[in-house]
Amino acid sequence: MFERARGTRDFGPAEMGRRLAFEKLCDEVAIRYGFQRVATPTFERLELFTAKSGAGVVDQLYAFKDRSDRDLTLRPELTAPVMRMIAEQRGQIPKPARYSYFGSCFRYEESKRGRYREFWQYGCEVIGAPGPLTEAEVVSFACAIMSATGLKEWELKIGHVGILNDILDNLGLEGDAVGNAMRLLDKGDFEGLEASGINSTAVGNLQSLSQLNGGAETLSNAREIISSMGVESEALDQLEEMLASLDALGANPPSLVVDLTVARGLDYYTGMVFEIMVDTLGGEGQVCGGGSYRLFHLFELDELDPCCGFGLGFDRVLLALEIQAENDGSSEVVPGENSGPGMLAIIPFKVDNSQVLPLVAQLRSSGQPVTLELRSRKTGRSLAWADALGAQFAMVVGPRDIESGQVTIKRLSDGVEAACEMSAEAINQAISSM
RNA sequence: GCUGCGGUGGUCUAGGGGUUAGGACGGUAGGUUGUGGUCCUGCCAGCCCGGGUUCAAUUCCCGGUCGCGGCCCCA
Repeated sequence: MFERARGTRDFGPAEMGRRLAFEKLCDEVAIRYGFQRVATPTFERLELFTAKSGAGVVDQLYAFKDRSDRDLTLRPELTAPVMRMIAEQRGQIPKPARYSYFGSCFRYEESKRGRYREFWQYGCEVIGAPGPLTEAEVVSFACAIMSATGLKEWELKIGHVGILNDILDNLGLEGDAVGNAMRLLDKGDFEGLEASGINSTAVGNLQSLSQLNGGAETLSNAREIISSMGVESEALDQLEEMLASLDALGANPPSLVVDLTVARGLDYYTGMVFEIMVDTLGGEGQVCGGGSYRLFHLFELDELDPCCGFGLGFDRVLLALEIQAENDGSSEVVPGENSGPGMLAIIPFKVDNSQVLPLVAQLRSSGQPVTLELRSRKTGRSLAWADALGAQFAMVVGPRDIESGQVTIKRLSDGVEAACEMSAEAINQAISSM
């Protein structure tokens, strides 16, 4: 037999319904935040990603050559493709632009819970308007999605690479040493920091910064620590402004932690950075991450840097919601996944199909979802089939019904029946009053 | 990259060196023909792969593979 490729998944009707509901929910929030959905190809030139992340990434890509020997790869992420798209459009796009996107990404690595070789990201980028207000809009958008999912326990962590840079600068670090120190800080490896040659007083201060553990109110403490190190940081003012805007925009995370040692381990972040964590997911608890970054220099469009965006781990948020629904004993994982008009199963019984098809067509064009029994079998079996499918209503149409012009609608969940005239309007009305 | 646990029909499982490998769910057909998810009957369908030990392996051993966790990593 053939099996799925490693690290990939199939989605049956129930799971797919849930995924569609979540995607729709994300899009509804995006629209409220003024984001416009875009899409880029599933595969790209390999150089796009090696330029962004270095030659080393090739090991983790599904890379291949086409017949003209061009190097291509399935996309491992969506930020670089969106940047590429904007770069190709050059002056055609009104700025600032707010783009959102959703799509599958591919990484060749070991799959585990919450981590697959094919996975989906929902995300956004704001191009052409750097600054605290943009950052607040982006983070607020991410929070709004999280709130809309109904997930109760998650934590927003906010840091600022600019502040870290100011501190590390002041310590005399340059070049690779800065990136190295950021990585160690991101991991909370203070021993490693000291081993890398940073004096112990400074490491102690950095450690205090990492332990502030609180919201915007911790910034004054941070300011004290930072000025005791003799650092003037304009970035700190910007972070303060960003947090104030975030609050004013109504972002209301269940938990907010300002942690100036969050560096996201990436070279291209330059300003505010943030992560959203969900404890119940264990080791793969980060469901969203982003911040302000510089990538347009790769396309010789430095004037558009920095941009601000995030990527949200669609699969992981769903996983977290599934865990929550299970714990709560709730049958609804994603809000609205079961909403909309219920499916009506129409079961022709000993009548020619031509006698029911016009009715089926009328019901469908009126907006009523209709599935048609395509086999002929005992009505009992057909009803069981309709119920197993997830249809909410069933209607048997036989010679008797055609004769009288009356049909019986049955609600499958409890067997309650309603009789009505055999017309689309009457049936719709009967269903909505049941 | 390291590491722990596991693999019996589509799903959940019983079993165990020699069995017609048992059950449940499911799917399908029927129970004399228009209202189900109860019941009865028939049918469908299984020991992850390769090597080893043995007269004999689904069962024991080794390797692989797949799945589930943990660490490392994570654009």
